Amino acid sequence: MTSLLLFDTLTRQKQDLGPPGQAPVRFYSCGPTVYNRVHVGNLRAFLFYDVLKRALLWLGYPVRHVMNLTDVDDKTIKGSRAESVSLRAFTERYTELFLKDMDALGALRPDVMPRATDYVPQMVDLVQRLLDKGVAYRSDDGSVYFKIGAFPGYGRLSHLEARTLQAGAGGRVAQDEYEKEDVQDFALWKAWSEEDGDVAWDTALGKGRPGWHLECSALAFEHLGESLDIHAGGVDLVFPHHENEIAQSEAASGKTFSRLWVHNEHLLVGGQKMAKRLKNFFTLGDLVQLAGATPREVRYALISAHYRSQLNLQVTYEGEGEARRPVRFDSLEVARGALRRLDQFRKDLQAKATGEAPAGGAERLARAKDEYREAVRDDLNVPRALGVLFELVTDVNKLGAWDAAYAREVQAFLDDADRVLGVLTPEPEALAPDEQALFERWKAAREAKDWAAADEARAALQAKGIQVQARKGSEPTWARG
RNA sequence: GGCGGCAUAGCCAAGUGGUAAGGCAACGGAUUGCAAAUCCGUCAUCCCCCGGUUCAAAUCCGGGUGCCGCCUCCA
Repeated sequence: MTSLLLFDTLTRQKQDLGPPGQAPVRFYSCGPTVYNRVHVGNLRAFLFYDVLKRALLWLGYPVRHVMNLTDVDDKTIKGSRAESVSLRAFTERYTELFLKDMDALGALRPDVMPRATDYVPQMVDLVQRLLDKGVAYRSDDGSVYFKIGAFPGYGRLSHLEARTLQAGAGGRVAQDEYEKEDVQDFALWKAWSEEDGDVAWDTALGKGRPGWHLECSALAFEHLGESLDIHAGGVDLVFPHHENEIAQSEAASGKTFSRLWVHNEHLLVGGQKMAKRLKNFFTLGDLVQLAGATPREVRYALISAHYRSQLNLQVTYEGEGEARRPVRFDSLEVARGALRRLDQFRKDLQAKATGEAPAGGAERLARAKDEYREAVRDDLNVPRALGVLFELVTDVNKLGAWDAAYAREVQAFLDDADRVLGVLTPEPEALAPDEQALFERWKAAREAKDWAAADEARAALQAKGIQVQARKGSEPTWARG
């Protein structure tokens, strides 16, 4: 079986995507609001999208992936005004930082990354369609709201009966809420107000800006059509964002908006929700600086738990209150150790290819391939998939030695498996000429049993952060770190 | 108050009816000129607690305890 099973939030069951066909899987994922550096919790979500997309491609599905960039909302407007720069300049800055992080983490770029503000006409058209159908209305101030009472299926995704929603339970009802006919109605179009400054579009709907929920529907329609195959996001978006997307999209098109809805759970840091107050709020840059982690280690840590489970990034702190600070990022050390084992195995594949074709080796590899595929196929069970790889590592190591052909086959499997995980391939590294010379000198000195010279060369390499290894039955190797 | 999720070894984390994957750490061994690294092995009679269903439950049901999330713009 090659078809992917995904847990669908709407039906609360694993659904079979069906076998790969000619038509691309229409995949939409909710992107960042570009008003700030994204934090590791955000990054977990984006890496989930990445692994999902990689799994689809690996299983043979053509994919068209669209991820939006929210570049107009309260936060971006507030941020740009505070700095007296244009909204575009402000959001462009954080867009670039976001892309830099994603590239560093090895995430494949989406096929299209539309900015909301580039699609105002399409959003206005969509609002117009909803007004024409009578499922939206204008308030006195010129804003347009979606009338959720006119959409019978409202609440199906989040499994909240519309009438049990407790108005204002979050204590965040805005002052202008009296403009709405029903507290649960949401804004499709927001009439310009003083706080918006010069952020406004003059449109057939009047002067104002689009509501947040609207952009995803409009962008999806524009780039993927009115029906999607997979729509992804974080669990916090189930309600109200995705509920509202469904309402406005389906009310407008009369079609099912998305076949499957997938949501990733949140990241916890030190067992708690991230919050600046708790000093457990980190960006990729923070982890690289504070923990000395490589982006690759961060990627491993963020994808190594199942996407539907809360992932606890374990951190050890010292001090209390204001003095509290992280002293050890346990999860990143785990990632480092695990990757070291995998990297070492790759080196050993070459170094120990001095024997003959191992008995049972082919069968063992074939089993790993089957198990790996099944783990990926079954709702992206990355923890299980990693387990399959580690089990293979142990078993192949037990063979002791093998021939070059077997080394190549195992290597090829790891390369193939990495098309999904994007984390197995070590960053390409090479020794600088002077380092290479030291390495050669160390090897030669060992050959000559000139231990003093060998120790000297080794110490020089270690001073440069290079560890050397000498083992019987295989070529000497080196590693950084 | 309403809705939902989760509780598995020191830590992280799979497993959802057939008798506990994997990683880190720890400990033992092998290897090594020494060392580091590496490799192998050991490491949960048991899966938050109490009842129940079943030939059989970490896995299903009921109750309890604890933690987390959502309830209008937070991945």
